[in-house]
Amino acid sequence: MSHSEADGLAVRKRRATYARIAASAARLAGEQGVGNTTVDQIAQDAEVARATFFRYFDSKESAVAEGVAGPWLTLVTEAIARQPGHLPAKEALVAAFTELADQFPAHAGQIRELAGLTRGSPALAAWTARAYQRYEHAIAELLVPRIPDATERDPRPHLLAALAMASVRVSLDEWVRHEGDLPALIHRALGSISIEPV
Amino acid sequence: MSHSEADGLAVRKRRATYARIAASAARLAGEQGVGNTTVDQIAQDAEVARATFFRYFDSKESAVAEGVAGPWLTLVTEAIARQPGHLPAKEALVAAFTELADQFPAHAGQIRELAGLTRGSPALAAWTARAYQRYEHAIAELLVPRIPDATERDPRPHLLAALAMASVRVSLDEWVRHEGDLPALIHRALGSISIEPV
DNA sequence: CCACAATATGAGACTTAGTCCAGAATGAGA
DNA sequence: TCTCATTCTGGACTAAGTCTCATATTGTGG
Repeated sequence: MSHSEADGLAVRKRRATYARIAASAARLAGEQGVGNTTVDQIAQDAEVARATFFRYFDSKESAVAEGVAGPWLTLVTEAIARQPGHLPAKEALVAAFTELADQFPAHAGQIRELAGLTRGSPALAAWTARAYQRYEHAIAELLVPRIPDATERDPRPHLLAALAMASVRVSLDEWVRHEGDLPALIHRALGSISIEPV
Repeated sequence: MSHSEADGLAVRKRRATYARIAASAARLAGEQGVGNTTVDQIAQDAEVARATFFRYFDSKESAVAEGVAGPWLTLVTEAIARQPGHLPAKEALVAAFTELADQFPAHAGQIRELAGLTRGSPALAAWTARAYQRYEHAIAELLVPRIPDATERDPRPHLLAALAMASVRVSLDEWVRHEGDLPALIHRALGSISIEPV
């Protein structure tokens, strides 16, 4: 990860542009809907050329998905990475989400918004699913050293990561539909998972 | 589900058209790559008008994803549905995949092909992820009656379904990269995580 | 501080995806 | 067979996504 500040100007600038485009995409799509927002609008809002937009994102929907889900999912992965190294995988996951519980309210709006947007745009739903898979992969890497007796090419880190993301998806879905306490929902989902020895 | 044959001509025709388009999309994309295949080609090959194509699928990639992954994932869900009703969820999953082991070889080519195609097309990867989520949802429905003490809005059916699909994804990935016995890989993945009662 | 190599951006042309609509065709039911 | 509801078609239209080349910006060795 290493977001250290001494990373060279080019790299920092690149990251900033990436974030700026994603943010513009998320904001405009939230205000007008995905279908009514054009790439030109997003590019103009982020102060880049149209061609530059496509250097950073594969599609309009990709940018929106990253802009809405990205910040939140980044918090999750960072929280996992932050857990003390001696915690085994599942405990690290639980601890990370517990730690994030207070930050939920701040993101609740955006999360709800994404649900609304994906309802109206299958393309956005697809790219959101893809975004989730990317974070799932990142989480899997973080979990590898936390599986004590991990053999070579053990599937369990990836499966745990997949179930962590599934817990988020399922709980989010339930929360959007019937309200309730989102952190508690996620906690319950996570709690029902357990790793078996090989 | 109900694929009974007495469904009315219109319904059967519609299903046939859907399958024909998906198959054409999969074949052409496999031969030429997704990027070099146009919707016009697919529509022409499937003998429908361009406008009709978009009545059946949201995007070119959606059709390809369904055409390549669909038949195989349909086998999976049907195998699960076919298990005797008294089997609890996890056992039903294991039994279904065991039952499918002999059919793997027949689909191995297509599965490998999809992996190659998604490598070269992020858009296809996104729509494939979405397709997996759809099947995951279908599987979750099938598992609900197989969870003995399921409470209202219990997350476990969905989590189990997510485990099933994640097992497939992860094992597929491993198999594409390092060969091995795919059914055995899936079996191991399924066995390495369990969903506990609340 | 300067020059040069490497890489990021900008601009605009071009192909093709995806939407929309009015009219033809087709199946369900009387 | 006739009518109604739905689905398919063909074509026009907007915008997504690709490509190329010129220009600007950053990192690096002198």
